[in-house]
Amino acid sequence: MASASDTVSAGSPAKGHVVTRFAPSPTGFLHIGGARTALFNWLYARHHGGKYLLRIEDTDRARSTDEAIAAIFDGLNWLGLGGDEAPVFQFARSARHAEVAHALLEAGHAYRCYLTPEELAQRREKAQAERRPFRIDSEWRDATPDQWPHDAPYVVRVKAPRDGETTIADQVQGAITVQNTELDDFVILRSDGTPTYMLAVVVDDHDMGVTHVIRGDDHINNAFRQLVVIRAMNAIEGDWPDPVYAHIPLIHGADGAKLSKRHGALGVDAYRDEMGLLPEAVFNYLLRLGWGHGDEEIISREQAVEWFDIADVNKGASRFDIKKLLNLNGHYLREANDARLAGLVAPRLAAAEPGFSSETGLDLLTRAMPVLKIRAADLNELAAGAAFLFARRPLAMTEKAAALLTEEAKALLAQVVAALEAENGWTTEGLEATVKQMAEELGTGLGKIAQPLRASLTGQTTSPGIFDVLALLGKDESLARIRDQLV
RNA sequence: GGCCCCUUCGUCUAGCGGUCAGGACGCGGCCCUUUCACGGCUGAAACACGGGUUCGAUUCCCGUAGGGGUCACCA
Repeated sequence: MASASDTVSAGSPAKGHVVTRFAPSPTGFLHIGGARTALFNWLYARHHGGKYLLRIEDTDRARSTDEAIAAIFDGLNWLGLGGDEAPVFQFARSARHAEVAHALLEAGHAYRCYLTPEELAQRREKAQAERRPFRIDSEWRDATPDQWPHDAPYVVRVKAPRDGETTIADQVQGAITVQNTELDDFVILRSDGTPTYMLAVVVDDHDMGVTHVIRGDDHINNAFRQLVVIRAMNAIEGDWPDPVYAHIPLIHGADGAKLSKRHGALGVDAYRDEMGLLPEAVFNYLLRLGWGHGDEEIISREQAVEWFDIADVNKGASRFDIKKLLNLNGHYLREANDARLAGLVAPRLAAAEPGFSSETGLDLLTRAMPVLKIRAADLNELAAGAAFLFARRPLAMTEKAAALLTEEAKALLAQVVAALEAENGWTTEGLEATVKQMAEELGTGLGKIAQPLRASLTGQTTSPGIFDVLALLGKDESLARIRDQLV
């Protein structure tokens, strides 16, 4: 809603203002590289007290899907990177894009090109055969209206400069210069009248008041082409300033190859659902990929906003290291609120352990969380580690656990049962005192008792501290589980 | 292939002319310990190569090698 005092138009942001945008095309899930681009845009805007916008580049009608759009928003929201305003859908603005194309046409900065795709393909092949670089050089560039074949379809191409050079002062890469002869007259309006991406981006960025374009460095070459349109429009109506560019390096897979959908790139939903990661861990990991601040490793959102500067982003591509991500996740898991973790683990546990139900098990799960979470790096491990709490008697023993329950061990356990039956408080501390005293009386090491006890109580050889296990399980369940193994 | 870009331990990075080249993940050892973890301490591990500039280069410049990106009526 516009107020009377709102004198600054969308197209002319106040000097010093920062408006960034993340503009994914909804042809698939939000992958890790896109998430990082969104993160850097978000961070830059926050750091400068600016605005961070979202735009869905859905002009490719054949490949854009509603599922992808939903997945992208879902992923962004999970990471806390939703836009500051309602997202812009590019396709809905095609009339405005065409309007700009026509303005360019009228001003002579663009022209109707009647070259057919077949003709273009032929020329391209010929150039390749002669091993010389192919550049579109349309004879229609300077044609006059009387030369136009009236009924033939045409595309609209911008007139790129043919001499000189263009330099962009990239905030990440530094100065990048390209000879204008490298640019060719690219299409801005297809023969069916629809705008191309190259036109749409420029028009939308302008109309949305975007001041800083932060995107993957696979767009570097596009910047020079987009500048052609921007400068032409600026010449026509003014107030079309060059945006500040920052092209951030791509993320590669562990093997150094480009991360693509068919090569290791997963949707952020996979990091959440399949790998069981926490958003704050992914946020922190992505932040440290290509950017650093001294020796800092664990960085909160607030701290990141304060420290982040796009100029500090590295130029080279970095490899995705799942081990480090997992380590970070373990850290955040240990810091996370127990009830929250219980809620996240519950669905996984329900799927794997029939004895668990969210209605009755959440309380126990939450109480167990402090001793559970220091032993897990992700939610899957957390669920696996919690399973014994809800396992139904008689417990299934793993091979190693069964091996611990020798006749000798069972004899010891029988005495333990007797001592535990007399236990009143049933607290971790009380149980520890009781069992340790017993070990001393029996003249045996605590390990001799603890391991068989662990096996009988959990069915496994590893678990949280045995006194915690006893306390968590409660007296009746604990004694029942031990007795199960004594028959 | 043309054009553009990149290059510090295995990986992520700090460094911004003079440092024992620092931290983190991973790996090894030790400590803690009832298991597994967590935690603490500790060890091995890098300036791609070759020329310059400079009293002095990881740092600045130029090559070489290697890597990446991009060359659509896709975005």
